[in-house]
Amino acid sequence: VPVATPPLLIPDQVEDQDAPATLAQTVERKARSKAHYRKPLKATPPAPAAQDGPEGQPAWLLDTLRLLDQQEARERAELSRVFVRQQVQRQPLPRLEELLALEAFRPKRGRGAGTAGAGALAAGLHELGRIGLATRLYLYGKDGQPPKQIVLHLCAELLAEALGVSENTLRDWTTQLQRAGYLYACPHYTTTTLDGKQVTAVDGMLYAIRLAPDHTARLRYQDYKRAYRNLDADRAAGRTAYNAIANAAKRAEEAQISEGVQDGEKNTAGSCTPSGQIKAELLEQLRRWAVIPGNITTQNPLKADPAVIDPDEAAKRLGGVQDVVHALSTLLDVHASKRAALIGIMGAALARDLEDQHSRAYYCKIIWLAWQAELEGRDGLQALGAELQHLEVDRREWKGLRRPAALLAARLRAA
DNA sequence: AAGCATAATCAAGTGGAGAG
DNA sequence: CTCTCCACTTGATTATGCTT
Repeated sequence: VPVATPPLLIPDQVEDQDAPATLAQTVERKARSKAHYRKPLKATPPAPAAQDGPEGQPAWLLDTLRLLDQQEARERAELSRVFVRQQVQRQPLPRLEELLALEAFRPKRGRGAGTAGAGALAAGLHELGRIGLATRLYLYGKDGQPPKQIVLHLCAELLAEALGVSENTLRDWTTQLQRAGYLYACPHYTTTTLDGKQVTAVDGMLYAIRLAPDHTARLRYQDYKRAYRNLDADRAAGRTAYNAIANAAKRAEEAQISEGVQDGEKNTAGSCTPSGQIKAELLEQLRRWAVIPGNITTQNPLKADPAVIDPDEAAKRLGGVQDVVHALSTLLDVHASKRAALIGIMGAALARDLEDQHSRAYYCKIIWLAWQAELEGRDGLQALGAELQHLEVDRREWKGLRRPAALLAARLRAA
């Protein structure tokens, strides 16, 4: 739902004018200019060989120029719908301690005595909320104030596993925090049309999480109303909490076995217990979910998949923006001789997923620049990953985002 | 130190709702 | 009957305070 906020920042020719003309850029510009000219020429009458009048400007040329102008105007109008909020100083979020008296939730006795108790849930949700907010910057006010709360669609089962407690305990903690007004949780239902039948099913839990002190978290109708995920598609692709947990458990067990072989007998002071491994992996899955509900991987989200390092395999694996974000870090591991190929594949995957085939070279360049930045010690890959993630959220939440490349370029420049 | 009450948590079971 | 989300209940299990 695009908010109609006026402070727009639309650089005129977003992707074309950059400072130094690198090789990749000139290649890209050539490709671009070709694509640009093909259309108007087609529309022009078959070009009566240039016998211009004394004024110098033949009629067909005028027509062409007019068409070009029109096209540019159209493009610009389209682009102006895609707005980038002007860069304002964003106020930092309050820390968790300022939002909630954590000590009150620390169990005094019983099995969980001395642990954080419900505070652990608060901490987890706080972190997920920060991540969710980082990819939804439009939630900030004009003055850079953060919103009073953020609503996340999550999976209670995953959350419980990631925290290392049972679902019962999670529910208990949730009601505790809800009484304190720190959060408000409710199941979210989705209606899917299958064979023309309207079907209601639960597709996750909604959590409204406090971000401003003394604010009572609430869910509103609009929060329930939104569609967060496509349950059928997720199920078909195996993106279910059930699978995520099963996979995590399986991987942890395998890791345990291989480690046991290495270490031999002394398993007493294992640095990463299998349960810790599972928790870490599921927390990572939840981070992905917080950004895009239901978007969990069947692969291990913590480790770069070695298969991706091989360009041939990568071409098969990289399906969309999310996969590319995930695979960006593998650029660090891949052998120099294969790096260019991998970047090409990543750029192609982005162009394909964003339905923006013209900009393939542009995406490649972006990734290459990010890699260069990384080499120079700046966090280029991470920044690019964040922006891509951000773009992916916008793509899902706003309809009619026609020029993802332009938006990405504007944002990368602003960053 | 032993004993009991209490609090926090877990494990397991029930149920719902729709699909396959 | 199983899968995939969830809610709710009941009886253990465990760790801690407060007695005696």
